[in-house]
Amino acid sequence: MTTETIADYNPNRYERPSITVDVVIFSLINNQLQVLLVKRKYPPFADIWAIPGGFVRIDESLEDAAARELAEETGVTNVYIEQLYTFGTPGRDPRTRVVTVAYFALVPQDVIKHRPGDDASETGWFPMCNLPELAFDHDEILAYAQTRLRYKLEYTSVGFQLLPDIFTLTELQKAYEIILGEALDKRNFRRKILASEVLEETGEKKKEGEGRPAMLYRYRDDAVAEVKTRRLFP
Amino acid sequence: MTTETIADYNPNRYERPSITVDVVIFSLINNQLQVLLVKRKYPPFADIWAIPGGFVRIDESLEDAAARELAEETGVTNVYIEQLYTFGTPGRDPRTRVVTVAYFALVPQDVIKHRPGDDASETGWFPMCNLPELAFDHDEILAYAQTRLRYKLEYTSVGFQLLPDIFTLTELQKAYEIILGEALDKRNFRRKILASEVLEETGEKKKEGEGRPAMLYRYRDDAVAEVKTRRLFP
DNA sequence: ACAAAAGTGTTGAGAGTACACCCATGC
DNA sequence: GCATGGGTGTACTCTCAACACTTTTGT
Repeated sequence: MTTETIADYNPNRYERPSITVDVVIFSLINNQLQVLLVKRKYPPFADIWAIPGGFVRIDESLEDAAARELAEETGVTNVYIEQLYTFGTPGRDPRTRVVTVAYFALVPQDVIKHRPGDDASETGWFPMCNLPELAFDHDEILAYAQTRLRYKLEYTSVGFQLLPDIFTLTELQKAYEIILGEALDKRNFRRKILASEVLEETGEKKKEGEGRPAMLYRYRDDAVAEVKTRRLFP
Repeated sequence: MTTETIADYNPNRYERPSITVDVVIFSLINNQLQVLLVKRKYPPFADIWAIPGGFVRIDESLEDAAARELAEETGVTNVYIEQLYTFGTPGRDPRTRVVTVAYFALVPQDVIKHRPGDDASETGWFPMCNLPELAFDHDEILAYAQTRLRYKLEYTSVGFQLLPDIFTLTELQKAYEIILGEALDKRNFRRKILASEVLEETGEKKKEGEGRPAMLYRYRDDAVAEVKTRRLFP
């Protein structure tokens, strides 16, 4: 800044945008990657579906705000959540300047609670392949979140976060296939996932269902989520 | 939100944090990865070095604000810049709640302009391996930026962004070695980078310096920045 | 015994890694 | 002619990808 003055350093000199967090909540339901949306009650975009989110409280960290929104919508805490991107184009909210810090969360279907106060029409799960019209720039945020999720699945082991604590290898492979949108070879998948040593056997076997019972696995607490792939420049 | 009202939707209901952008500006200078810092003139952290940044204007996009800060400090436009992460822990600025959207930029040394209005003590380049004391949580932001830069170098070809328009393969290899912090094999590096087809020969040769003149290359405009590496799950 | 899902090995191809010498130029 | 940096090829290893049959259980 060539003509810098103390006024440039004063936060109160500038009109402040509002800050929100939006949380893209993914789960695997009915063999589809689905996202939780809420129907807005008030303008703008009244009766239009939107990504759950809200304003950041003045003394609350961004992560806490995201976790709070997630808990309000799903009753779930302690699941995988990470910052996605910050969207702040002027005009994305017609009322005023709003900058939103988007997060994405992976929630196993079995821990989702239906909140007692909810009436059913307020929130809903939607398959990513069949989304309704969305408020604001939320279509862009969802597209970005899906790209990031697919990408992360390729070099980390976050896929587990969408499954119950214990699961079979076939269930895990299904989850990967759903998110990546392509079929995987069973033998190669098993060899690779077991070689990465992020799983441990429970010793139990799944009893329900037809056919031969499958070994149940759990994700190892001490496993490193980042699985090193080959680098472009070694 | 179980007890959602229209008030929850009103942006003016909540006290608003300030929003800044901070731009981590990297360049290769004297065979080191260096970062541009500015010395603060006013409290808090007066006379302490900080990442260049400033408040986001109310009608300016985040990207524009970041590009503006970059241009103000370096006189440079049209270089590589990407959003890094948003830092918003309460108390990171002692005056008031400030959320900062951090960007990082890669600037070739040869395009950096010394701005006429600057007195030399105001801004300075610092090697990442020898940083001064930093204001706010800027040490954390720099560490995160370096991690991201190294990581990106492994699966994209952003390394070119730190070099002049035309360069020799040895210069490019040096750049990668500096950032990754390890020596690379000359033959393997050349084979790999040429195989990725992101370069084209200029036909010219570098004349200055001792030894055999080196072929000069440029980055292909039509090259895809993302170089696919092998995936964890195919 | 048969239906259904689980589980298991091998081979060929391609990429990665390690490694040492000749080439073009300036002085 | 020698010092300096530029440029090149090959052999081994490892990972990836493709592919089909046997095993265990319930009915």
